[in-house]
Amino acid sequence: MPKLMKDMEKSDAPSRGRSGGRQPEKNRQLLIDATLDTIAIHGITETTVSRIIERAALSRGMIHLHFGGKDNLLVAAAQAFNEAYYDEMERQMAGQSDTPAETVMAVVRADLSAELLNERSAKIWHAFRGVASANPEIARFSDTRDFRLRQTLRQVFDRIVEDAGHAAESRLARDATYGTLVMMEGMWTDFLTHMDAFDRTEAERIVRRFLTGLFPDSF
Amino acid sequence: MPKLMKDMEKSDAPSRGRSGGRQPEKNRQLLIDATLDTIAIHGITETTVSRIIERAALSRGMIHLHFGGKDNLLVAAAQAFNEAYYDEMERQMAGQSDTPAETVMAVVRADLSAELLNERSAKIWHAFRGVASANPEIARFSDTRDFRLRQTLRQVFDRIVEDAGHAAESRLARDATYGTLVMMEGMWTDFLTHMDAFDRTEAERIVRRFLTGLFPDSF
DNA sequence: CCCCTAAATGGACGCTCGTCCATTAACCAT
DNA sequence: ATGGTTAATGGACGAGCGTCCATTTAGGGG
Repeated sequence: MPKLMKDMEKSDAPSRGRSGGRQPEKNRQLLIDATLDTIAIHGITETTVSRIIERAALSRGMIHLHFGGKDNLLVAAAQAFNEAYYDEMERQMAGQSDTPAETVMAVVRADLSAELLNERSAKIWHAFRGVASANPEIARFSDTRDFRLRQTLRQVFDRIVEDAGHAAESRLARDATYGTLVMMEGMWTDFLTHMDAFDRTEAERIVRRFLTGLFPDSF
Repeated sequence: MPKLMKDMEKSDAPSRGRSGGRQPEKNRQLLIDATLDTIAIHGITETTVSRIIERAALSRGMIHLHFGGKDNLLVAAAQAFNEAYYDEMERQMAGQSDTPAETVMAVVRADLSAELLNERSAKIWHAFRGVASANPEIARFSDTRDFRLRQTLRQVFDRIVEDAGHAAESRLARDATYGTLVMMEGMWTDFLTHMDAFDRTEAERIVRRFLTGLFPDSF
């Protein structure tokens, strides 16, 4: 049936060009995407093997072949989801080497941007959070995201505190980090429950107000 | 078998005193409690009819008898969970008629108190949040909690703004309400992922810092 | 061109899920 | 006591779950 397969990439790696053939790597990714889509659409409790393979348009045995079972697929999906978050975050942060204060706001703006915070991602994120308490493997990736963000912010706030010479307040950078993080986390939850009314500009303004209170000279 | 059933309360309502007899109301509550416990222990995806009735030590048919099915039981459990939140919140707020600013902090303190924010409640809360996007019935009760809290805070902040005469800033009360809410929501999430390191005093201090920034004269 | 390896298929399997109902037990009014 | 009403039981049931494997298909090396 596939006749004209001429304009396909003849790369060094053994990757086939068009569909129809055998492409394990692509199908692996297809399964992960289908899993995330299914979670976003039907919820995690209704995410079954049948629904996933139907959405991926693959055969039943593929999950066992590529992941060894449904549980591992869910973990792989959680990992992929978090990696996608970081890739996009870094993409938006690239080149943003302004003042420390502007770096913080860039992180906040990215976290609240439509690319990172949207209906699909918010639903998936909360679904994983909901099962994470009972599934250490999934919790690990949720925690990783949190940890990396925390490290990034803490580092920048330490610089802001240092530059401004707030020696008296040893907990200032810590509080700023924690406060910024919980605000972003809370806004993800708020987005989910008030999707229509959610306003990214407003959300950003409120985080800035918090930071202005802590660092009147910087924000 | 039951011989000495003398010291039982002969109340006006048709409620039996001790176990062994028929007490539909008590068994209804028993099922709800068992459901919440099971969610907290095994996670929502592993919360099955078998596990619930085993924990409640009741027979299989009870769920269908009292709730008409598992789905309705889950909704009833979500409702009961949120009512318990409010009952405890109001209990802690009773008599606290200090300044508006102290009322706000009392709400925050209650929300972060061990009675409301603990391992069990945080797990249950996030489990429900996770499935709420796919289950409107459950979402309704999650939203109700949010709405009532929002109303309460907004009202108090309006008074604070009015008293201080911040006429220029029309969005001040709105931002204070929103900021306080997202911080509390974010802290519930943080509690779940860093249960051992969580510090209620620190959490409260950070919210206060936010509010001090907005209302230097009140907080 | 054929063979070997690996990808992919899809149905069969055992199991557990939630529902439901025939039956029994407890209570109340008469 | 007795009969009527309702709570409560627990097993039977079909549906749907996730797993797994015998089989087919595709691609690359000899």
